[in-house]
Amino acid sequence: MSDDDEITLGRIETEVALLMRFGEATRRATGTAEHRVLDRAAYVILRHLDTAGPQNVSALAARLNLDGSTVTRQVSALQRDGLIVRAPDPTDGRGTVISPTPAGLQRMAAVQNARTRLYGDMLADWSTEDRTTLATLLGRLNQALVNRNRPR
Amino acid sequence: MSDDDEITLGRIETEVALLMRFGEATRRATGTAEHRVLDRAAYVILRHLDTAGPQNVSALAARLNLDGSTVTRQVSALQRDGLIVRAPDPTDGRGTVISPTPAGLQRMAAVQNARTRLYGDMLADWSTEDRTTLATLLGRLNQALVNRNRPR
DNA sequence: GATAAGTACCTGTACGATACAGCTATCTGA
DNA sequence: TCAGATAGCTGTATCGTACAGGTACTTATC
Repeated sequence: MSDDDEITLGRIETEVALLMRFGEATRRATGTAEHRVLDRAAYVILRHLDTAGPQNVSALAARLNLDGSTVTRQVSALQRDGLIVRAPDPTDGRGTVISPTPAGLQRMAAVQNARTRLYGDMLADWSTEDRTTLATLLGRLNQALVNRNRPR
Repeated sequence: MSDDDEITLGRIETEVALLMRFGEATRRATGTAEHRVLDRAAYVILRHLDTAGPQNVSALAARLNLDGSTVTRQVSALQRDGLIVRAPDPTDGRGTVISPTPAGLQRMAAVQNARTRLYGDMLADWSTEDRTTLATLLGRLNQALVNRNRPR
């Protein structure tokens, strides 16, 4: 590996670490404040239910890299708030199928819109190409992460 | 905002959310495992001390977007492990200057190298241009985040 | 220079997110 | 049919964090 490559990798490492820290802080600030609409895992659970359809706890846990017990508790909280419903899995007596409620989807969409607007504000002076490139490269980075965690 | 822009922003939002989740999981997995070398905040504290020089708790807290009490505890843990030293601030009797020890810098560098290598593995099939572009765009994204949080 | 207001740090306490271990109910393959 | 696997839940522990309050020190005002 050349020195230049080393430097670039170091920059990526730094920027990702920074991004994680900012994201944490932002989530904390906006989550604790006026909204308290959706905590971190609740949002990703609802998103995943929306895009990938109703599914059981184990599938969610595997997809989100979380322990089953964690998802159980998150789902219980979501159910308490009326954002998801549990139904017995008709094909497997052990399973429980989690589906989002209209209220849950609406709540998720509201958070999603707020975040999208936030990015729109922050990236207001970016060119269309730069935005597209960022989205693409982040997608590839995530894919690389997935491949590393689940090499097949 | 055009529909295309909206879609791109949505993609960015999605990818950042994914990245945060993967990063969490990765940190958890590598942190709990063989190493237990440095938890999240300890690593960023040591990094910051390395790049920005010795400084007091308040400065660290402000820079890391953390509560002062949180940094106090992190610093105490780092001191217990011999990775930093506390010294009275000669210019302010209330203050305490935190400096990394050689052991602390070494530990930090080891983690940093491991992470950099990890990125090198993951991005092995990326072109040099793509890597550089990712580093640059992530840097600009973080800058945009900073500007939003601390508008001046 | 006395005193009020501000600041730096620490400690007590609480909470949220998570993991692991163990439990019960159910399923599946030999 | 039954032994082992799996799905989900609950108990418990840990970690990172915030907020509130205390103490020691500093700075500004008169």
